[in-house]
Parts: sequence; C-alpha cells; structure tokens
Amino acid sequence: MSQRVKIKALLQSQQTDVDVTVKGWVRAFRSNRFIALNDGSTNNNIQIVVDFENTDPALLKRITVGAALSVAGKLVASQGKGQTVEVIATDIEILGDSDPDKYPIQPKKHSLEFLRENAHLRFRTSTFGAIFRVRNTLAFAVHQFFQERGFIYLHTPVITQSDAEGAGEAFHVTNFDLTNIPKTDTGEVDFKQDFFGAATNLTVSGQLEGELGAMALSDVYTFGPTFRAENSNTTRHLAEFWMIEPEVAFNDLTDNMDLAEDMLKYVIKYALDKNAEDIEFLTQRLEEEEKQKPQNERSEMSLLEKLQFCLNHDFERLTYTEAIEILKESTPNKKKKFVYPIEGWGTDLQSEHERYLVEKHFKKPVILTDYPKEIKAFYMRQNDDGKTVGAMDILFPGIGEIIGGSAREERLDKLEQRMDEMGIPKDELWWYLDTRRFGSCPHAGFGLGFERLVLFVTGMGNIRDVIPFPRFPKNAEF
RNA sequence: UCCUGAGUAGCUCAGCUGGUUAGAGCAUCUGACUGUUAAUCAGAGGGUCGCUGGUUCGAGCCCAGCCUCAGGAGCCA
Repeated sequence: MSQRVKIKALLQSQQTDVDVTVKGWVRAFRSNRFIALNDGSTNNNIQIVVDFENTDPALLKRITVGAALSVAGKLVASQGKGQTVEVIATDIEILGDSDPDKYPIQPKKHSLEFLRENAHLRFRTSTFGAIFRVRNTLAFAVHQFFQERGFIYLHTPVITQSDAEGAGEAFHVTNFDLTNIPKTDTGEVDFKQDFFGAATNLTVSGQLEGELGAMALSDVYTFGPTFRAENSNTTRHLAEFWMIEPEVAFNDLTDNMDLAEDMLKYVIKYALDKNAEDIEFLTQRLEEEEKQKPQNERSEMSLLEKLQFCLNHDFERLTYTEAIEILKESTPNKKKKFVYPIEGWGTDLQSEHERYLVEKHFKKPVILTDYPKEIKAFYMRQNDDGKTVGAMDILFPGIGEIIGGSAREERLDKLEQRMDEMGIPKDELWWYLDTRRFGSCPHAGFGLGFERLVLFVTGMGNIRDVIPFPRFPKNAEF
C-alpha cells in the first residue's frame, strides 16, 4: 500500500497513472460514482471515481457526507470538466461512518449562525477551512516578521494580580469554594486565603509586563490570549481573543507607526502569497454575500482588491486635532447626519466618525495620533502642549480600530503625576514604576487584535467566525 | 448594558384580519437513471410553531415575563 498523499499535493501532481492513497472526509457523493473528498490541506476536493457496478452495495451506502475514508487507487487525468486529475478507486475503506440522517452539515449553503452553533463541525466547510488556514498563516507571519527583525517573543502571564491598567473588566481567578467564601472581620472577601494570597484575574493586556522585558531586551513582542469580561455583544469583540503586543525600547511614536504599518503589510502580503486559493475563495464568497445587499451598500472593491490596495498605499497619518477639523467641515456633520455631531475638540471619536474618515474621506487605512490625554490611558507619553499624548490608533475599513498604541511615558515624575490624576494605585504598580526609576528610556509599543486582522484579511463580517471557538457573553460551549 | 429585528420540519424560509388536517425548497429515506460536479426524475417519512403564563369558544398569529440569536450603539483590540 502506497503512503498517504495530501490532497493539495495530489492536485498539483504532474504525474498521472500512479498508485496513490488518499484519506479524508466525504464532501459529496454524486451519481453513486463520484466522491468529492477533502482533507483540509486545500479548499479543493479530489474526485474519487467509484466503479459502483463492481462494488459491494453495502459499502456504497456507507459513503455518506462527512464519512472518513481511506482510498487506494490510480491518479489519472480526469474525463470530466471540473477537475484536471481524479483517482480511480481500487479499494475504499470506511474509517468512520457518518449517519446522514443525523450529520448536520449538508452539501449546501448554511447560515453562519447555524455553523457557529456547530462550531465543532464547521471546520469541514469550505469557508471555515479557508478562514482557519489563513488564520494559521497570519499567526506564522506575525512571528516571522518579528523574528526577522530580532525581536524576542516574550510570554507574559495569563493570571495577573492587578487590574490597575484600566483596559477593561477582568475575569476573576479564584480557588475559593464559591458557596463558602472566606470573609474578613469587616465582611470583605479575604483574598489572603485564596490560592495566590491576593485577588487575581485573567490578563487584559500583556503590555506592562512587555515593557519590563523591553527595558532590557530592547525589542520584544507578546502573542497570546487576552480576556475581557465586558458585556460586549458586537461583531468586533470577544471575551477571549489573541493579542500581539510589541514593545520597543528607544522607539518614538513615528518609529512605532512605521513598525505597525510594516507589520500589517508584511503579514497581509504573506497571506496573499501563501493562501492565494483560500483568499480567492473568500473573495468569491464575499461577492456572493454582497449580491444580497442593495447596490449602494456594496463595497467598491473586492476582498482581493482591498488587500492589494492596502499593500500598495501608505496609511494616512494625521493627528486627532486634524481629524476633528476634517470631521467638522465634513458634509455629514454640516447636514447633521452624524448621530453624534462634532461639537469641538476633546471628546472621543465615535464609530461613525472613524468610519467616515477611513471609508469616505481617505478611503484607506488611517493612523490617528496625539489624542487628548483625558481620553487615553495613564501610561501614554505626554506631549509638550500639555493637552495631548503620543497615542496612535490604526483604523481599518470595515473593522475600525485594529491597533492601539503609544509612546510610553518614560519620565517618572510625569507618569506618577498622571497616575495620581487618574486614580491609578501607584503602590500596586511599584514594579512598573521601577523601570522608570532605573535606566528609564523612551520606548513605544502597540496592541494588535489578532482576530480583527483575520477579520480584515478573510473579509468576514463577524469576529466570532474567525476564531475556532469564540467566547462571548452567554457562550463558552465547545 | 441599550436600541431594532428574529425564533415554525435536519437546514433556509412562507403562513392573510385569531378559525377546522401548519406549507414550500433543499436535505434524508425508497425506487429509477448513471461521467457527475448545487446531478436529474418519481414517491415517502419528518413538527411540543423558543419557554412559561395569560386573554379567548378557539392562539403559530393577540398580551406579559423570560431565554437565545442577529444587526447597530457603547466599551475596546
């Protein structure tokens, strides 16, 4: 028996009339003769031709959608039109049956909502096969980008002691018997008796620890799961998501922007090269989906064109103040089309404003910088104007904020002053402040929401469809 | 969390002003056909109408509460 060949290799094979063994899952069985077999190595299926007249009918009956097969046969040029090669089966072994009465995935279009409820089986569809191959490539490309530039991959903790960063609601981590939680004399939870001897939670960001690494290793990045207990029910938020957080010593805000833009272009290009077929498939999928929409809501560019456009153009860079000016003078603002009209300087931009800038005004990715300090985190570097901080947000069409970053405040007095103003407990973050006490230096970093990147590259509309098993309010199944 | 909409067969959906036995396409099963690729043709099976309560002679349809999902908003990555 010849060794198993992956279907991707088989379809690219120049050699025909050779004996092969393929293994995979049945996608369709037509005319009692043609099996479309897929093993996940590619979106394309290999066609298995069965000599049904000389095959045991009991075996034929077991070739059903979803069944796992091992097929030995001869690879030949196809007589049919849909494929160049096919396998004439000489021996078919059913490795795993799939009861057609109960198997939920049919050879037809399913709604994404239905497949989300069947997340354990949705890998077996063309769309999700493509998505998760692209996701894999993007993850690999992220590592390769940073590794090529001498960054150190730093593993920051998943369980942390303080939620002082203000990045959002955190999930508690405890070993207490929840029916009998130890209390102090004053009636508060006595965390001294808990596993870690203190209140702990799942990390909302590895940034602060990343900064500690950068203060010795120069260039570091994290790439790991992050948790937010916010009751967010949107197409752009998850309770558990993967974040990439580079932190670079001696970088200023411009270096930070350059790094972020280079990284995004690098990984998108990598996916375009490596997963051309999958992205082509996803492009067609999106086109089909857009046909359901009215003309004026369809996007001008296809997915493939959008990705290429993103590679071939510099991201637009402007300050928050400049953005406010543009928005103030914009048609929707003057015609009072914004739900939140631009009143003046100082308030945060709403989704509709970001979308206007990215999708209507500049029509390309935008990097907004130098936000008012009041609407940004305590660790961002204060500008000389006393009003703004060296923050940067990268906004993508259809996604909104894909990256948030900043130059970090390296001056101890300024940092402590800001922490006091914002009510951040300095004693809890003594270790963070130590970096500013001993050999502090300018540095900068950012956070990239990995799923938002996958969302953009795959053209999907809901973030729950680009992570294998999404975690969101009221749902942690699988 | 807020706003809007939805929940009827395995899936996608229709179901009129409350009225008798709740429909279609696809899928499944049976048979026919056999170079198909969304195969085709004929037939069959398949339902706690999200849950709980209420109004009514009578509820898939009206009312209340709850659950879940989708889209949008907020929070953010």
